[in-house]
Amino acid sequence: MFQQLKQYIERFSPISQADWEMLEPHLSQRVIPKNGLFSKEGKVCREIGFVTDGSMRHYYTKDGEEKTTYFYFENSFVTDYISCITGKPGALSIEALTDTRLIVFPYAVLKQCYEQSHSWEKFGRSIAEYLAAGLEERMTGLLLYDAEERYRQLLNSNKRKILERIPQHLIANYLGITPVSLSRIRNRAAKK
Amino acid sequence: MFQQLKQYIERFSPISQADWEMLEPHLSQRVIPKNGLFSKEGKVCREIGFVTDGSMRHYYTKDGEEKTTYFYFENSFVTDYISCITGKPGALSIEALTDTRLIVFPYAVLKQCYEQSHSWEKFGRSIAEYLAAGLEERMTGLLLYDAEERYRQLLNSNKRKILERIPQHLIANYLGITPVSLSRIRNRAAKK
DNA sequence: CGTTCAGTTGACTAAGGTCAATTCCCGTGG
DNA sequence: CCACGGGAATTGACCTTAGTCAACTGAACG
Repeated sequence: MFQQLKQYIERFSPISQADWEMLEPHLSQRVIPKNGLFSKEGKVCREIGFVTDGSMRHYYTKDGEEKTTYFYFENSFVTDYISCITGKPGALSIEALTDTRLIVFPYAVLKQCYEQSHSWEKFGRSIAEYLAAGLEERMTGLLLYDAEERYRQLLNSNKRKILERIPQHLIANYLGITPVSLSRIRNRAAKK
Repeated sequence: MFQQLKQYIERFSPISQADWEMLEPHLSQRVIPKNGLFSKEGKVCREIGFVTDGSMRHYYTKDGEEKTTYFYFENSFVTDYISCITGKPGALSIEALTDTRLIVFPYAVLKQCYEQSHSWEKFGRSIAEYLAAGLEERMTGLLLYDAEERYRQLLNSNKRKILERIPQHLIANYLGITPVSLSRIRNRAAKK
């Protein structure tokens, strides 16, 4: 039942049966309905989720405006990582965009796994490195390219599924622009 | 001689004497003169540096323009982390802003430490998490705040030493704006 | 059908960039 | 000690990009 998660974990670091048994008893399933929240700004996030079906977004709020920084689909972890590791209230919210099925476990359990098993620790390192690489890419995208270039990069990246599955106003938000601007960019791009 | 590095490492994870001895024989010292490079765009970065004295910056090049994303001072690691972990050519360059003294070791050695010791692996996880947290903060800064707000945040952050030790045109670059704009922002701020 | 919400389009605004002239600061050589 | 040269910072005039506001279209759904 939780094999999908185990397989995904093993893409980062192989996990023995004994290791797996440290985590498995603490896994549970959860369904978050469309527009429901997994994590909420101002609250400490104590759980890790693994999306088995559905989609979510991860956003900050500023002056009442939401700024989406990430989307999640099947086969990815979802959590307010910063809040988990610092234990402080999170600065972001995570919302289901469709009815979403998750496998969930407490971060505290993962932390124990880290302490008790070198393999789990290695997994932890790998996932943090993977995260850092993704953030670096996102950060440089914002710093180096303008809105139109960012849109074209999205078109040509392995993130195509964002374009296919996410409504345009959220894509605009993700690109750091307004829906109006994205519409114009698409318009200009189509004319060439 | 390398105690400064050991102490810094132990802020992330305690390291036994035996662990330390895995790394120590591979440490060396290096001085990079002002404007010299530690890592170069297009080349694989295979080393980790630890700044004991001096300052460096970390920048990308786009259309012949340099975009500075980080500064380094005493007591920090410096490397093209992404290039190290992926083994691919780096997208960024790292330059000494003043004559800079470093302790240097090969990433390959660190990788071996990770494999052989749970403590080192924990250090690796911690450092990656620390890095991810920093990148997240930087990314959200760019996405959520305009140039003036970013400048004020820098004023009120623990990164004050950037303002004290870095020339203004590089600070502007770091904030994602031109020196001209930064000058105007400072002018406006002073009038209030 | 009418309501609602996403997307498009037009007119105007604002933030920041570009270009160029000027001033300031500082090191070097006469 | 002073004069000069060069890079950093400032300032003014103008331009470009994206944001704002508002009207309109169109598809989805009760």
